[in-house]
Amino acid sequence: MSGRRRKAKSYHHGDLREALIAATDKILSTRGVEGFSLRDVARRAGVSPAAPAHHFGSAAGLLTEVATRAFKDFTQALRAGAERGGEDPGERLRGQGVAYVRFALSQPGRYSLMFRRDLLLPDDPHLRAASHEAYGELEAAIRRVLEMSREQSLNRAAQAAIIGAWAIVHGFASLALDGKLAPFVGAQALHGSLEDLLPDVLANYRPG
Amino acid sequence: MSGRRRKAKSYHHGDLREALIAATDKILSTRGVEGFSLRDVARRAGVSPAAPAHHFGSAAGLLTEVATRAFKDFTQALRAGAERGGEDPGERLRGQGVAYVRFALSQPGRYSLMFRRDLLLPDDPHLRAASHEAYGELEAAIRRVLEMSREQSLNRAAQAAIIGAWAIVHGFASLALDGKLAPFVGAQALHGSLEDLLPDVLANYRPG
DNA sequence: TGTACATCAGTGAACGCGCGTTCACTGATGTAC
DNA sequence: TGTACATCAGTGAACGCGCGTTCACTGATGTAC
Repeated sequence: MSGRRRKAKSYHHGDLREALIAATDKILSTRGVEGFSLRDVARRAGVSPAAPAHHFGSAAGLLTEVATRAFKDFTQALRAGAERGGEDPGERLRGQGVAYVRFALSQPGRYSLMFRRDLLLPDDPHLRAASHEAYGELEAAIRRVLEMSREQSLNRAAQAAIIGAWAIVHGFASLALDGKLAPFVGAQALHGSLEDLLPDVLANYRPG
Repeated sequence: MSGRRRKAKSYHHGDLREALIAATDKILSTRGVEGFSLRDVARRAGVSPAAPAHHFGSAAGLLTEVATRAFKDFTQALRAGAERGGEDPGERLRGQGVAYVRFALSQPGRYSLMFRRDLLLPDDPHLRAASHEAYGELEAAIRRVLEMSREQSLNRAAQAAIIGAWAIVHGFASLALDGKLAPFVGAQALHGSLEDLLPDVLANYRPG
């Protein structure tokens, strides 16, 4: 059944859909979001510039699929980061924060794409679901810190706590990626020492 | 003397240099950074597409001048924000933070440009000086909180405090501008209610 | 006060660029009988 | 088992787009004598 599908290898291409996604990820990791072009993706997949439209409709369609997968990986990373914090709510939050920044700094192209509404189909249901799930991890970590159950609706303090936690990790990652924190790392390897400093930064954020 | 200069009105243009800067600011405020093009700026100034090169060398040159001015305004805004906090170091820091976010949300195009290394001449000495001065305001506010004199070199805790303060306001502004905080403001006017929440967010950041 | 000349701001046409998408098509595969 | 046909993935040429920059130039102004 699905074995049939997999066996197929070069009628026309084999699995162009996945090849296009892989090529896009490759571009994102080597040249960043700005380096992406649909024609380049097609070129790398060894296919004509019109071929991608067949699978994704448009460039935005392809990027939306790539961003959706990135969000899923991101969610996993956040979850694992929180788990590393054990039972203590504060430790879980900080563990998640470290995972957040690590993801952004190690995969800047994919991370940036996740925030580029203008390049995506922002109403795509899969994309929305995947991004909402990532947000859910953040909210859950804050709920633990504030000792709120999943049922309680978010009061003002909880909203502020969530936004602040998100802001500090997103801000840290963005500043680092934009090279604004370079003065702090002197001649040393950039991400290494920045990541060393991160726990100290997060320790200053204490909601509640 | 300089009256001579100002009297001049239409030899060729009068003051094309300023007209180009004004046109760029206009584009930034209405269409954002992505909406900028050198040809469009020339069009708005009523001048041929080759004219700007005469004054700024290149598109990056023009944007660098615009960004430099934006940094100067930004520095003033941060200073005024801190002053609003009076004598209390914590209040000064929060006042500065509010000013930071207000600047970003009210002038998103200029604010975004300030972070677009790829569009600027990052080694331009005026740009560097202006951006360094803005950073200086932030550092000074943190020094007060930590009771450090201007002479003391920054230890690890101080570096973390600075980076965290910067990250939380930059992150807040970026998330807001990317529309990521929309769920929190429901049907209400976006920036109004977001800015209301900001002090609560900043209150959770307590360095030292 | 008049003239010759240098300066310099702005012209406008042309350059080459790569882009996303469209279109009518081809040709290999899968399927019904 | 063989044939006719439908499906559908991929082709490749062409579309129009606006961009930043270049180039040889023009024509108004400022300046020296």
